[in-house]
Amino acid sequence: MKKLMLSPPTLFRLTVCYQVTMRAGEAGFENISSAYLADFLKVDETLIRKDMSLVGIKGKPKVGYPTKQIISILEEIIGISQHTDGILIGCGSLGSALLRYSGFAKYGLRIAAAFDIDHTKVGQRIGDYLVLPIEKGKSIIETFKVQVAIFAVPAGTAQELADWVVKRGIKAIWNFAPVQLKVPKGIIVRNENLAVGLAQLIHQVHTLAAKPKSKPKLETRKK
Amino acid sequence: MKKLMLSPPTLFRLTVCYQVTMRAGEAGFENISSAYLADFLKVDETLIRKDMSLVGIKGKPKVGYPTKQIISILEEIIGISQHTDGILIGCGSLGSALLRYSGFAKYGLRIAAAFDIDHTKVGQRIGDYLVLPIEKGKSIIETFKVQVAIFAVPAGTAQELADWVVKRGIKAIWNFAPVQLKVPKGIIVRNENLAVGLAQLIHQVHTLAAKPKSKPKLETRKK
DNA sequence: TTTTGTGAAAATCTTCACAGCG
DNA sequence: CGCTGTGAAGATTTTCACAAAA
Repeated sequence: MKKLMLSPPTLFRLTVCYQVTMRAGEAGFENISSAYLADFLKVDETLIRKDMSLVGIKGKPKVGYPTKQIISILEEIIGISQHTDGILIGCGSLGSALLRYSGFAKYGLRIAAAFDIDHTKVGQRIGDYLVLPIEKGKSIIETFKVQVAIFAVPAGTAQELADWVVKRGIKAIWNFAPVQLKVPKGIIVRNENLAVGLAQLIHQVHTLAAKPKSKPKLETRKK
Repeated sequence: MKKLMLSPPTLFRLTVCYQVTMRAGEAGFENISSAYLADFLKVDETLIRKDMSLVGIKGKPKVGYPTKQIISILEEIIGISQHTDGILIGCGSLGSALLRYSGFAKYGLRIAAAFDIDHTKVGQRIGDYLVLPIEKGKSIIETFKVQVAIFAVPAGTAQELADWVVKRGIKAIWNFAPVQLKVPKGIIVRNENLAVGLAQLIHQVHTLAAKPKSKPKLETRKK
């Protein structure tokens, strides 16, 4: 088993490549070129080749990279081929939407249980899950050796909850609350902060509107 | 009015700083230090100071940066102080959750209307919105001069829909469908791709589990 | 002749070191 | 001191240029 250290940009591109390749594979493509992948990511083709060579995906000149190889190697690299257990906390509208999202299973994430503090929500059925009271969290985390907690809670409760789950042995938090969480070293947090994403989008819209004339980097032509 | 070109990393940090500062402001803080902000982002303090100086936020030694100034300048820079009109397309569980999300207004984004193709959903009320048939989209985009379209549609329909809205004059797409969209030059797309986010999280969990011994960059001590 | 593979150069981003000010 | 401000150095990431293979 290889132990590669991939830089964050490379890891990001590879995960996108995986997704794009999956779709292309379903559409019947047997090979994919670096140019095709690069176009989705708006990066130079060379960069894709570097990424591929880094993880040991071998292409053939004039043909491209075999779809199957991209998929199998990236599944191994990303860690999709192993199962990961998670819980979801917060069954409001966003939490419910996430529970109904079938994509988790594709990435090896199995939701062991869904929780809420609100006792009026407890006992409800959402998608395939029964909402449990948060008090049951501790034993479930321990029983299932749950590594990942998904937070779909209000901003005000997220940090407190983070401290709580970390104390109970959670290794990673996928945070959808619009706050930047702080956790001890060694704990992984991925802040899927919609507010920050929105702010960046708004900024781009306004700067585009302000100066529609400019092509700062348009020398990416054939020659 | 200044016209600054901010690099993507800087813009990202500033949007996070804005959010963190808003919360700190509500909690009563009048000044914030670069160290405090840096801790949330896990970056060096110096970098925050560079970002601040870049956009003209002036701090005072021994005191920090005035909360109010951070907020007002960043609102201007990000573009929150102006209104932006948007529409949301796709009123499934994720779309519904987004419609109920009150945070859009905080960033100046006003949802003009919500759409769906599914005629059984049309006419339903979700949050403050009435779901309209997608056919009405064209006239609404033109009437309201809508610049932003939020996609909460299945993977299979997203690209086709993107072509459609672009043709009708949309300038930016905030895409929640798990596909990487391709659009003409000049159109802004922000792929809020949960599947990619999940893949990256899974990868981190597995690499952490594999080698819990390592501190590649721990020289960030005081001295 | 198209597309991969890769070392060297360029660009970008981050940290260091230290000056300055309250 | 404690914290901001900034030029220079360092690290990382991307692009260029071109060799090689089918």
